[in-house]
Amino acid sequence: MRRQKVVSHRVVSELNAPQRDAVLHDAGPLLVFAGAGSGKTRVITYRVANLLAQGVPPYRILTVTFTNKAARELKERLTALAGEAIARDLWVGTFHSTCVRLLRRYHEAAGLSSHFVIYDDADQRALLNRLIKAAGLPDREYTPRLVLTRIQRKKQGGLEPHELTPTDAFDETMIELYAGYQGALRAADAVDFEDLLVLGTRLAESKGLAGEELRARFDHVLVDEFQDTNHIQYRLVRALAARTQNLCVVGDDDQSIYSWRGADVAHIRRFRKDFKDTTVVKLEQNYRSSANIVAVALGVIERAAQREPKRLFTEAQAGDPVVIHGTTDETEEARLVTLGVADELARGTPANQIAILYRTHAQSRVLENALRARNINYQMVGGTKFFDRAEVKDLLAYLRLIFNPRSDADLLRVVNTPARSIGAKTLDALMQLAREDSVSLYDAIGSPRAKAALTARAHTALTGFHELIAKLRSESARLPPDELAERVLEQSGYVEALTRLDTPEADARLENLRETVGSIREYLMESERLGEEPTLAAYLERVALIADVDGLAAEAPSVVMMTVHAAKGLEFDAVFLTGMEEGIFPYAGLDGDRDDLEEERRLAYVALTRARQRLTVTHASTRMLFGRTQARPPSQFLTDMPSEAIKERGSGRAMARYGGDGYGGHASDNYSDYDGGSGDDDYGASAPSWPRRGNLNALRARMHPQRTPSWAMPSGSPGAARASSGTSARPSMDTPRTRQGHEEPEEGRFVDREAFSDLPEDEAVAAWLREGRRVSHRRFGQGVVEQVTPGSPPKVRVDFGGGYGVRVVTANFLERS
DNA sequence: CGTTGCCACTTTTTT
DNA sequence: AGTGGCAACG
Repeated sequence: MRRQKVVSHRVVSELNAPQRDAVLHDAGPLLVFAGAGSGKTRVITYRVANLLAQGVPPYRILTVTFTNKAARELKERLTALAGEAIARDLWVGTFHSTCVRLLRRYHEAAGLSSHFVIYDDADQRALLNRLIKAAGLPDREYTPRLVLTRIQRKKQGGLEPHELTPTDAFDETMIELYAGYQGALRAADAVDFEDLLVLGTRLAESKGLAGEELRARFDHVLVDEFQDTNHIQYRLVRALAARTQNLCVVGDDDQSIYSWRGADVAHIRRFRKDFKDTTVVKLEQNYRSSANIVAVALGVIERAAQREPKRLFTEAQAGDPVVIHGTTDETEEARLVTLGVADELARGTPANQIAILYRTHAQSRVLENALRARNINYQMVGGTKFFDRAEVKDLLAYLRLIFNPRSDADLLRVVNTPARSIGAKTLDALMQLAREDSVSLYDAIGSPRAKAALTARAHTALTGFHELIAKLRSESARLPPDELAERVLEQSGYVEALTRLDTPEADARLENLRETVGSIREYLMESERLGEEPTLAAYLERVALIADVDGLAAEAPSVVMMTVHAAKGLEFDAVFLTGMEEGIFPYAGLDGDRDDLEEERRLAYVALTRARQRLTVTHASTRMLFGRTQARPPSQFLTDMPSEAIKERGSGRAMARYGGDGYGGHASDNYSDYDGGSGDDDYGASAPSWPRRGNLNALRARMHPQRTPSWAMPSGSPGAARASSGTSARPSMDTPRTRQGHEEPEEGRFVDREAFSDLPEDEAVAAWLREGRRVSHRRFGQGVVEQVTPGSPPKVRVDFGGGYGVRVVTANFLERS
């Protein structure tokens, strides 16, 4: 009853019934299905507050979130609820930051020194590159990217090299590379992102003292965005909650969008089986979006193949219809979005409540240009990160090397930056020496054998560098991090080299370096505010684990641009979702994987549910990407949106592009605006060429033939005739149905000849691609054609043998061989 | 050894 | 279109 005293008034007045159940749930496993906008964060905060009120000590409650930003917000809200003194002792963080914290504490048990550093993606690839080269492997086949992905997959599954059994020669080599990679990391006293989880989990599962302590450490474990946990993360929380079984997981299988990072929806789906007596709560009322937006999002997600049964609903007003706007090309799309943004600003929507979303970063540039042309302040999340700039990474590499001289990757990065006459030959000799003596490169320079193994010139140059680092190291103990950074820039000659260049680029780099030092200062001030001791170690850690989304709130209010992935967990008054075309969203990679489309659908659902009041969805008939212009049909997801909730618009030219050019009086309008909300069944018979509602109706007809009368797809329409004349790749009678049971789009209708202008003559493709034909693929190598499925472009099933096996690939990636 | 210029590859999404 | 890697030249 004690808890009632503390939280009752809030609980009664601010929570609905299921929310209350989740907040007040006593002990034991709890699974909360939290639909988009259903008050998930509120439930988590109140639940933690309630636990505190019941007398659970704050340091015995662990909450794991998906981003640092989410962690920070949670902590802020908890501070408001429970007070600073209590909230500061709570464990709130991402999987990665939580693991770092545990590993710093138990580093010995994990086999690390207290000075381990975290390697980022670029460091990892550089390291693998060296390993691949050293092993003399063909780097066409073993690209760092590919090898790294494979290794990460294994790590995400919690599998170490010795636990793996090779299936073939390729796999064997892969495992050797994995082992070599791990060896190199440990030798450098470095970890990668996955290591943090693997080592943390191993610690938590271990029989040793550290394991015992860890498993006894927390009374309650809460996990946010549980649908996006991978195997190793799942094992971690399971171990940490093993003693009490007080594990509360919150998530939404409909919003699972990180399978490419090893996340597995199965964890949330089978949670009830893994944990006996799980209490299940479903939050199904959406408080975020207008009814039209909810309807549109539901239209898309309800076509998903597998879902936990649930029914998201809202009591909100219908609100404005969701606007779907077709444009001719990406430039027009950008202009349109910019106009829309300007309208929003004019009606008083705060800039940071307006978001422009896209599927891939590549789409952002055009949008940026358009915004800049109109003088609209924007802020982009992701893309080229500040901390990815070469000069910034150089400075950080210096700092990491000073902190941990065994970090070979960092030494290699800066040993000749700025130029110190230390070339490839010298480094080869040094690496050989280090290998022979099993020491780090840094130590190899200082070893007595170095003088004999190197030319005098090389030795002098290397010794000079060694002394530089040694000196900075000795100073690092008494200098605060920001001053140390300035010292580095000065004494390494970095600033001098840039200053001497005296080019605009060099100036920009100097400015970036100043900004980096500034970021260190910011960190110092923040530490001071929190009463923590600022250290170089903590700063480096923070930089390594920070995501771009995390910086959002800090900036001055401006329009936000980001990928849909980055937008997860955020919400905005007005959202512009761009690039809704087949191939872009859903994104179509090299191989059309079976689960990919499902995940794209969920991703679309995430995108749509970010909007509170107004949602505009745009698509372009043609788009310049990869330096080439391609024509694409509108996204199939558009056809899943209920027509009552949307309003279609589009420029005449845009319509003509994919809707056929027989568009009557509207064809010449600049922005024809026609009602999409009613009477859609009346036009067909009288429409001379194309259904009046053109676009989506026609598209729907193709996607869901069973739902639309046949008149909606006039086979003899001018549009179809004109387009199909440009290509010979007509679908055959036995065109296979897709898994969703949709009809394979007949490319001739949507895509005019420009679509193929950059493909190797489509007719030719269709002609020479036959069963049994030998072909080659840039990535998969040689193979034999097994089956050709017509389409735009045609899909071809090819047996690549050996490492890649049978795969379905797009015709234009194939060459005759 | 360092610099310049060309070519190939890039691009899905990120802690 | 932009960047990084590599080869040829100074």
